[in-house]
Amino acid sequence: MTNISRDFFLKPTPAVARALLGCELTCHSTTGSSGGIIVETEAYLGGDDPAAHSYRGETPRTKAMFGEPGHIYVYFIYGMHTCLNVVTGPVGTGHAVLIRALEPTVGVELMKQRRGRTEVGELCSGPAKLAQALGVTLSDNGSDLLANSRFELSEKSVGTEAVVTTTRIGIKKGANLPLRFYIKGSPFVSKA
DNA sequence: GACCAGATTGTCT
DNA sequence: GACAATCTGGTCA
Repeated sequence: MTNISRDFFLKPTPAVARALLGCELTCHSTTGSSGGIIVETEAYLGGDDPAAHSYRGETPRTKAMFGEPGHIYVYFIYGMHTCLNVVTGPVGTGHAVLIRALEPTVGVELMKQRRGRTEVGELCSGPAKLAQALGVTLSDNGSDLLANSRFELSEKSVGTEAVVTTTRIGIKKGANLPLRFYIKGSPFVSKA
């Protein structure tokens, strides 16, 4: 069950990104359940962050990013990929945390099927990969993570010594900010 | 093992 | 019309 309160997402966005590490995210669908432990995240700081989609203000595309904290923001990129974010901060700030990688624990077979791959390490080791593995699509954009039978999030803490902070990946602007967090030594992160 | 280019489409300038 | 918070497969060393 989801055991996280709305307040969890009202902390400073980098703190939320950090706190999400170790939490277990599960997604239910008609074909079964799938999910895993969050091992890598990135923080995006809305209007203060040139790399964030919300930097230039709200548009139809980024509407969900400006919504209620704890909701989901799904975006489509590079013509063929979708990525999963969790909205943070007060309504209207445009903050979000990008889920970059999971350690598969639930529905591994289902995820292998969706991804067309058999190596567990290739199922969720990247933002577009995990979205595909969990069956998350644009129709999930704007869903409430806390009040939705489709998603579950269970809080689990991780020792500070197990968390590594680095710069973000795959972006052009603001790439030097230390807003990426991952679990040290995990073989499931997108990049060591 | 490391690096490079292609795929493919919604969104904003 | 150009770009984008990516992934995959190919080439070369």
